Amino acid sequence: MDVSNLINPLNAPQRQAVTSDNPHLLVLAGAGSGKTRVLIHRIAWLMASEQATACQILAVTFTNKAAREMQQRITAFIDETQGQVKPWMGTFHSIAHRLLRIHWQVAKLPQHFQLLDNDEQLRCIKKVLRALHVDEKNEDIRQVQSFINKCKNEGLRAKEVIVSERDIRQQVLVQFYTAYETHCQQAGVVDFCELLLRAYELFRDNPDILQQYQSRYRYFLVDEFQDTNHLQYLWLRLWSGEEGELFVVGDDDQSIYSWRGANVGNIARLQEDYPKLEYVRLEQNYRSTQTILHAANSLISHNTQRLGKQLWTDGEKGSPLFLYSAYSETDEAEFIAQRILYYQEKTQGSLDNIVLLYRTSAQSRVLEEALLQHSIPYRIYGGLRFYERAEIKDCLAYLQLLLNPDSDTAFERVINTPKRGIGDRSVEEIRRIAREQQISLWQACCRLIEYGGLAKRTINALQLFVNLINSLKKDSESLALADQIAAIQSQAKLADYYKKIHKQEAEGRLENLAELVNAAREFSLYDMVSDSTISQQEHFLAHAVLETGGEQGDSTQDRVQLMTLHLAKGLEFDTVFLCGLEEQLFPHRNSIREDNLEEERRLCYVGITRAQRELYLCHSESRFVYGQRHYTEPSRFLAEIPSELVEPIRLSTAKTFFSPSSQQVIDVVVGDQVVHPIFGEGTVIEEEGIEPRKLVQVSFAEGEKWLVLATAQLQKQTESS
DNA sequence: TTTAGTTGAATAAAG
DNA sequence: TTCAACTAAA
Repeated sequence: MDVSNLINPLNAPQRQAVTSDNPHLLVLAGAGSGKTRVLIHRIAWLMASEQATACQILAVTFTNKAAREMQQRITAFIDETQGQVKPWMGTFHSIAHRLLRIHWQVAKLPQHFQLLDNDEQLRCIKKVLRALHVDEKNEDIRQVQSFINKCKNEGLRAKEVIVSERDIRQQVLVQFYTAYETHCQQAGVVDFCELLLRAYELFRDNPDILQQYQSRYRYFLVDEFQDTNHLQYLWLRLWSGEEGELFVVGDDDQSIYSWRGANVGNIARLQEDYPKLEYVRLEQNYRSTQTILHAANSLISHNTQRLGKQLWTDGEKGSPLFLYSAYSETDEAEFIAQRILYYQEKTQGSLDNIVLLYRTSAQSRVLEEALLQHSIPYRIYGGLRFYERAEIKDCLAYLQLLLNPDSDTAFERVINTPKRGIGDRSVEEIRRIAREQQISLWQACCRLIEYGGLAKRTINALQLFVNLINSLKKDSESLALADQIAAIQSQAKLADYYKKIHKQEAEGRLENLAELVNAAREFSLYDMVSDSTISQQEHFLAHAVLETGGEQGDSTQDRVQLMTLHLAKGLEFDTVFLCGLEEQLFPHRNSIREDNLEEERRLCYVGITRAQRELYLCHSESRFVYGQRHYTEPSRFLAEIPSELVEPIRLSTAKTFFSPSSQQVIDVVVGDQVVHPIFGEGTVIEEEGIEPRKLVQVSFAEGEKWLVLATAQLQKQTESS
């Protein structure tokens, strides 16, 4: 078997990783060092060298996107080696989901268990607390949710949580957890963490099943290993067992999700559990310039808790990093916008090579406004994702209810959506009956209609609702999935409803509803109803919960990208603007308080290493926070980047002279040097509490003809002087 | 039951 | 400041 095309494009450490014979291997892959490539080539190598067949390989990722990318890239190699069989590639959650669908009985789940997303989990907890007569106002439900998820991520059931006698609060939380567990079991619903925990227990408590999967899968590959939580680690270790081979790839310097349960300690744990673990470091970077890497290395070296890595490149030194010290966040945004305009004019380069990164999503607003003002097209990432939108969830809740009228989550969602005169009081009555008689809300609703007990008007409304569901159910039997969804939308009059509620947003919502029909059609096309254990409808609903993302539309347009630093992980851009590098903001005040600076620094490291060619570091001397202007200090991270790599752009000594009549800039004086504005007229910025000032672009005499933006205090000056 | 007005909280977000 | 959740009136 010729494996040269697998091996030749790799550098020495990559090659070592790909071809290693060691059954336990950890690849410490720096940013931009070709980590996905190593994973793909490893899989291809295992098959090409005939150590493994495709169906013995399991590759785990954290996002659907990463799983898809791997699937696509592996195809190129697989077609040459072995037919159509592909390794199993998926996220931890999708793999667990599939296992539970297959082994629902052993896992003690109803065959048609329903998945809960975050939001639904929260509602569910609320409901449980209400049943416990807990005063909702005094109870932080999010805290309860985070407690439950934290326990599950640690692999702990309620009865396994060790509570100290003195910690009353924890005892209460465990009580809630117990009640929530019971409720979910009765309702047949499964949240995200539960997927993993059940799948783990499935293996742990059923040696025969474990044995079956252990003998089938021998080669385990894990992407972004630094993001695994304790439970995922336990599961992996259990499944791979004595015989399985572990090939994990990760970067401790890019661990930025501890608040989500990720445990960098798993890397150290791996060493303990597998003493013969082999390490391979990928330190050659194929993305950034020397200067950018130098900055990144210096910054991250301030962390003490690391395994150690030094990125290098044989590429160019590149331009220095640019530092812009703004007066205010508006100034910062204006600078960025001006800079982008200039870039556009000079290079005709495409805008989607440019990204603006920030720590908190609230920062995007000001940036957006500046871009808007200068007619620079942009696109913001984050926020609500497709399947999380209210209109989509409403529509899917109808579908869920058709499939399983006893789904209380779905029932509660649509009973009065669109408004049909069934308010809180009536729903509360339905809940009461359901609770008393131990039946579902749907059944309780039907009983109420039969035996009365509410105002005639309400009963009528309930009857109409029941009729609607029944008629949809009857109609849908003969329809394809997409047509069922279309039928739901028209018969439930969802479009009219959204039009009425919010006139401005209606258009987008209607588009989304139409898009849902498309998505369903596409889904039917590709879904082979792989597991005959569930219907296509059910499969689609699970897909909607597990695949919350869905690519945002019209990616064809050339736009500047805006996103949080967290969202930028794994991406790369020609030009990066890091915004708001200020103490209290980045590092964020909460992280400073919680003494979590190392993770903030890693986040900064992630930001810096996104840049291929140019990196702008921006901070502002003041910022509006909660309606008040605060004066800010530059981020400590700025001081951790060697100053010789950084070129400050603001000219602190500059004075701008301009014509009071025409507002034209005449001259800018820097020290004793006069430079001339050559780009635009500049923009006067006036804000409360700050002297008005002007942004201008000027040509600099020294060295290369170098364009800078000067923000200087406005000076009154006559044209003649 | 619905709505308009008031109060209070505001890190990051995949599956 | 802004936005979501909540309270009080129509």
